[in-house]
Amino acid sequence: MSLRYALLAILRVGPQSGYDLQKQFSLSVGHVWHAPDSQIYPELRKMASEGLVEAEEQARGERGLRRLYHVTPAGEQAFRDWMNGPLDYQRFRDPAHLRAAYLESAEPDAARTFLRAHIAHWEGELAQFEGELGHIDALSNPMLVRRLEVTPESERERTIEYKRFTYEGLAERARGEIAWARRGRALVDRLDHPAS
Amino acid sequence: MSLRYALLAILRVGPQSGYDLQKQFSLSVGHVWHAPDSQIYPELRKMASEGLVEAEEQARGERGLRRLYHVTPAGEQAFRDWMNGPLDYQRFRDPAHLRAAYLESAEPDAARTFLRAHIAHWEGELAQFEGELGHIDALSNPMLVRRLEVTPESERERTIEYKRFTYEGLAERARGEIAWARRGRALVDRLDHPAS
DNA sequence: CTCATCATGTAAGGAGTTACATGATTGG
DNA sequence: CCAATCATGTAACTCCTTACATGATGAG
Repeated sequence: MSLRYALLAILRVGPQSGYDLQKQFSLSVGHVWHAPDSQIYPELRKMASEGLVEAEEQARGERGLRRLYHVTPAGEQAFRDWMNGPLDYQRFRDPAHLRAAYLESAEPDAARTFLRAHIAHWEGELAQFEGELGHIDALSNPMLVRRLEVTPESERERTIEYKRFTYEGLAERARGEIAWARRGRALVDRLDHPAS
Repeated sequence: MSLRYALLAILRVGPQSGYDLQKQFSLSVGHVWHAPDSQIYPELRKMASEGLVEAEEQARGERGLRRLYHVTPAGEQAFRDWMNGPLDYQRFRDPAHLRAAYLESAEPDAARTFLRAHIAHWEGELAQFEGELGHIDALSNPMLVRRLEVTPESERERTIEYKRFTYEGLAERARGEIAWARRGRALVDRLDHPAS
């Protein structure tokens, strides 16, 4: 149920089309929430039918059509309600830790490959998070700049600080995963070549 | 697609019924993979139809029925293939970090409540993970003891070490979430009562 | 005889994935 | 005129959640 709030969060900056939103999801917001186009278009229509957003239909050339979505007051309220309400935590479901728990059943080389891939995956994520932190500090993230433009001066510091806070949390999680997997590799080596 | 491998991981220790499995999922394995009964029973039937497990039907009293599931050689192979193959990482989707990224839109008190709940949630998880680590060290986890009984001596150390490794990783993730949310609380306080 | 536990499921729906499908516009 | 990008979707399917539904056994 968070998809619609992610959409509202982006649309609050200014009206956008499904296509625009889709691109945002593969960039900035995609770091905290990912959604493919096939999920975005139907959700926007559903939100429109519930009055959270309104579509402004624009002609593109002769036959083309573009739907610009605006947040309605009801949508703004729904977003604030979500922000101010409790968050439900899903149950734990993590393939990497599931596999780690039974790693004695894997070939040592497969265990190493798994941990190497885990490190590579989280190093890639970490690089993205750190890059994003750089963009926040340099005010060079276009989305953040647009957001600050529509934000009253008194809230700008908060906006920036919470972005930083979020990405620092993500970066630390990534560093934790990397450190864990590195210790795992050392463990595999120790158990595969028992010290004489 | 990991549910079946979680089921196979437990069944490899010894045959069990859907009911037994369901209880394991709410205890030990549930820490790395959760599944409700309504998902377990159908999945077991599907796995049986694919030859990964075999149901041994047992009478319970006069009319009662109990299906004890065994892992077949094909199931054992499927489990090993999964253990030795690549893991696919899902895209990032985290309601807590999504909310954190837009926390300037929440009331300061709601932000505090959110972070307090985040801390409480992860403190609960941490307590469970640390409890599990204690059970691993004391060899007082019944599931682990059963697993060690069917494990050749040469693999027992590995079995224990990888369990430790898994739960240490989970505990550290929980500690990271707690530390992050604590910093968030300090940030909310600083931004809500700006230092004069 | 009653209650906790054992035991097995179905149904409806939401959320997410992957693949498919189409066409318009703009810049080179 | 051709390719990149803009633009909008549908369909089929898997996975997961929540709620519903039923009944047997064993211990006290």
